[in-house]
Amino acid sequence: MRIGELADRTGTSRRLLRYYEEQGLIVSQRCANGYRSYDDRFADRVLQIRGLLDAGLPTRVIKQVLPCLDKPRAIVFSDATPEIIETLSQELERMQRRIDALTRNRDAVTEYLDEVRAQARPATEVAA
Amino acid sequence: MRIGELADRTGTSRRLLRYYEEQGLIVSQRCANGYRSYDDRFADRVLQIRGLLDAGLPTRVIKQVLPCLDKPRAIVFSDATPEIIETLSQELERMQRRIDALTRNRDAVTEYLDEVRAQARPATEVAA
DNA sequence: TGAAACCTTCACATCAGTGTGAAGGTCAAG
DNA sequence: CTTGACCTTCACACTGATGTGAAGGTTTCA
Repeated sequence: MRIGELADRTGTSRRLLRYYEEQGLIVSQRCANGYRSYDDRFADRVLQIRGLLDAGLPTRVIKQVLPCLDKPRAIVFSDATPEIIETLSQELERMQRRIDALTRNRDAVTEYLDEVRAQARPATEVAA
Repeated sequence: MRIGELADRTGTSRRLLRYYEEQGLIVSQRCANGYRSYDDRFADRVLQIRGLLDAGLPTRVIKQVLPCLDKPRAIVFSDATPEIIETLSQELERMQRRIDALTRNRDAVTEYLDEVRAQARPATEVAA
């Protein structure tokens, strides 16, 4: 698959796909003519990257996190330097804090919306 | 409390406090000499803002979300225009997606770290 | 053969959240 | 009265994620 198809499949601009490659988040094969060529499983990978980015992780961190997440573990033992482990632990904490903040605020917004709706409806249901 | 103290209490630079004010996230009283003056409860507010920013919400959205989160509801009915409600609903979805992505990846990282540690320890415990 | 639709690299632009620092006002303490 | 530690506004700089578009190569199809 070439870059255009990957872009279409993932809803990601070509520009960004090249950017992710530049940042070391994905790699590409090259055809004889220089065109990038991607394996099918890259669609998921790109989506995962988007999710992590949207979740607030910078590409620098994603680059370290990603290889640990591939399901058929390729690098459990090999590349797991103490530094990587340390970075990952820290990042885990930050993710947890983000989750907490998001959850708290999601709940608050939900509650608010519920109140507003509960207050809008009865007025028409009961009074009508 | 003046800006310096608020900055110290919240671990936020003065620059950013002014920026948040500029973006309409906080307001300040002014002393006779022009210095900003803050109520004690602003510390929490700033922390909440930091949390939301870190969670990926832009100031534009935070500005809309924040007033709905104040606990003694000041604006349940009054300012709840349909547009605000709509924005909030959408933002709620985005927050949920972020939470999901973060949770998924947190779990994956946790699992990875567990595996690495489980593989590092027995080697020394059992073999020793 | 030439147009359309891909692709390449490169460079400059934008936006938000920040930092940094200049130029200057205020106030308390020596 | 001066010094130091605050404060003010303003403006420019940076970073990271993105858009845009130029200048040019490749492939396909009429």
